[in-house]
Amino acid sequence: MISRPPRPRERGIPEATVARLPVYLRALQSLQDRGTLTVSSEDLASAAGVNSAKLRKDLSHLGSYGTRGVGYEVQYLVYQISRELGLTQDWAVAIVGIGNLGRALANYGGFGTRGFRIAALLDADPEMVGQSVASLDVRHIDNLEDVVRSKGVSIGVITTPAASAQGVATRFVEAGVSSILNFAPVVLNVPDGVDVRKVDLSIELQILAFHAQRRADGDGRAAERAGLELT
Amino acid sequence: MISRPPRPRERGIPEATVARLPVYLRALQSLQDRGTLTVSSEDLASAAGVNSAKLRKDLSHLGSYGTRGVGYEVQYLVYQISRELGLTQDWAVAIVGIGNLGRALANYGGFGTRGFRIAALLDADPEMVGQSVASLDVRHIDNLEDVVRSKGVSIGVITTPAASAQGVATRFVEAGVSSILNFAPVVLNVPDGVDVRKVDLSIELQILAFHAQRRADGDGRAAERAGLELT
DNA sequence: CCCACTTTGTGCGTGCTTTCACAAGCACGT
DNA sequence: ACGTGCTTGTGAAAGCACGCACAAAGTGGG
Ligand SMILES: NC(=O)c1ccc[n+]([C@@H]2O[C@H](COP(=O)([O-])OP(=O)(O)OC[C@H]3O[C@@H](n4cnc5c(N)ncnc54)[C@H](O)[C@@H]3O)[C@@H](O)[C@H]2O)c1
Ligand SMILES: NC(=O)c1ccc[n+]([C@@H]2O[C@H](COP(=O)([O-])OP(=O)(O)OC[C@H]3O[C@@H](n4cnc5c(N)ncnc54)[C@H](O)[C@@H]3O)[C@@H](O)[C@H]2O)c1
Repeated sequence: MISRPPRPRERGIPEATVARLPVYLRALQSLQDRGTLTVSSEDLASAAGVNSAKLRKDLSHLGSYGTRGVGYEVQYLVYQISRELGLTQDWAVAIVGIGNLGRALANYGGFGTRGFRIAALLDADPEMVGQSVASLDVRHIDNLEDVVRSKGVSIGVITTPAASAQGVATRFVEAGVSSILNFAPVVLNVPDGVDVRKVDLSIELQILAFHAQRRADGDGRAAERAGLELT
Repeated sequence: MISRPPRPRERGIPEATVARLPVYLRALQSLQDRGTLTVSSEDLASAAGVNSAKLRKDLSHLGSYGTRGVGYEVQYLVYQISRELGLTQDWAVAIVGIGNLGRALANYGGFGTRGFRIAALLDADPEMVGQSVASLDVRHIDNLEDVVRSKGVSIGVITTPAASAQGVATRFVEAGVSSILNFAPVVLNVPDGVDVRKVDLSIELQILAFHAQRRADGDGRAAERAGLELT
C-alpha cells in the first residue's frame, strides 16, 4: 500500500507567518498607492520592519510569486495575500457593548476598507438601545441570535465589561459565530473550533513597564552585582 | 578564543513568560477578591487558560515561590509578580491624539488600578486643545517636551492617524520617553533602546478571517482534493 | 550567445518554547 | 517519628521560529 500520495502541498501556513501577512499587505498597499509596480524582498521587508529572509520564507508559503533578479509584482502580491487571508470576501461583524470603546470602534472608518463590515451594534442598557451610532441602530442584546442570522454575522467583537464577556461569548457561539475578538480583560472559555483573539491594553502596558524597569535597573545595577542580591 | 564566558545566570526572563505574567496576575487578583488564600498550579493555569507545566516553569523564573503539596500563596504571588513587572511603582502615561480612540482610553478607568496613571492628553487640533476630557485638560502637541518633563511621563500612547504617528513617536523619543504603545497602523522607526508595542485591531480581524476561511474551506474541501489543485 | 549582476527560494544550524514525566519536597494524620 | 498523598520544580525531548548564506534562476548589456 502506498503510504500516502505525495501530498501536493499541505496547506500549512505557520501561525507566525499568518500574523505577519497583514503587515506585509499594508506595506504593499502603501507602495501601490505611491504607484510602485515591483518591490524587492529587501525593500518590502524594511517597510514592514522585518528581516528580508523571513519575509521571503513567509511569502514562499503562499507559493512562488516572485521573479528572481527583479522582485515581487506589487499588485499581484496584494491579491495573493488578500486571497490567502480571506479578504476577498465580505465579513459581517457585530459589536456587543456600545460604551466608550465599542463606540470608538463603531465610528472607526478603517475596517470597511478590507472586507470587514460592521453589520450590527448590540447593548444590554435600555438607554443605549435605539440610539443611532455610526448610522446603525443599537439593538438589544436579546436580539443577538436574530441579528446574527439575518445579517450573516461571522465575527463577533466583545466590548462589554469583564463580568458580561463570558456570557456574550457563549451566546455568540450558540448563535453560530466562531470567530471572536475580545477586548474585555477575561479569559474566555469556548468550545473547540471557536477562535478567540484578545486585545488587552493593560497587558501591553505591563509588558512595557517590565522592560522600562529593566532598563532603569540596568543603569544602577552595579549595586546589585556588588552584593545586594543576598536577600 | 573562547566564544563567550559561561554567563553565570543572566537575569533573563523569557519574553514569552513576560507576556503571560499579566494574565496570571489578573487571575490571581480575581482569586484574591474571592478570598482564596492558596492556589495550585493546576487551578491557576486553568483560570489563566494555559498548560500547568508552562505556568510552573514561568513562575520558576521568578524564584521558588510555591510550596510542594500545597500550591502558591495567592497574596504573596500577586506581590512577587507585581514587583517583577514593575507595577509597584507609578507610571505616568501620556496619550497623543484625542479622537475616538484616545478619548475612549482616557475615559477608561481600568488603568489606574495597576500603577498606570494617565498624566496628560495631547492633540494637534486647536478645537480639541483646552477641552476637558476625563478631568484632564487637553494640551497642544507643541507642549509635548514640557509635559513629559513636568509630569515625569515614561510611557507614550499614540492614537493619532497613521500619517502623524511617526512624527509623534520621534518627538516622544527625543523627549526621553522610551516606552511607546502605538495604535496607529504603521511600522514605527525608533532608535535602539526604545521599546515599541503595537495594538492593531485590523490585523486581529484579518487573522480571524484567515482561520474562519480555512474552517469553511475544510467543509467543502472534497472538491479541492478531487483535482481542483491543478492550477 | 554569453557573461555579469541581481534577487529569489531554501537547506541548515541555532536558540527559544512548549510539553511530558517524574524525583524531590512538604503537610498532615497517626 | 514516620508514612501517605499531593504538588512543585525541572531535566529532557520535541517542535517552532529565525536568520545566515548560497545555489538557482532570471534580467539586461554587449
Ligand atoms: N475604554 C477603554 O479604553 C478600554 C481599554 C482597555 C480595556 N477595555 C475593556 O473594554 C471593555 C469595555 O470598556 P468601555 O470603557 O467601553 O466600558 P463601558 O462601560 O463604557 O461600556 C460597556 C458597555 O457594555 C454594555 N453591556 C454591559 N453588559 C452587557 C451585556 N451583558 N450585553 C451587552 N452589553 C452589555 C454596557 O451597557 C455598556 O454600554 C471593558 O471590558 C474594559 O475593561 C476598555
Ligand atoms: N477608533 C478605532 O476604533 C480604531 C481602531 C483601530 C485603529 N485605530 C487607529 O487609531 C488611530 C486613532 O483613531 P481615531 O478613530 O481615534 O482617529 P480620530 O481621527 O478620531 O482621532 C485622531 C486624533 O489625532 C489628532 N492628531 C492628528 N495629528 C496629530 C498630531 N500630529 N499630533 C497630535 N494629535 C494629532 C487629531 O486632531 C484627532 O483628534 C488611527 O491611527 C486609527 O487608524 C482606531
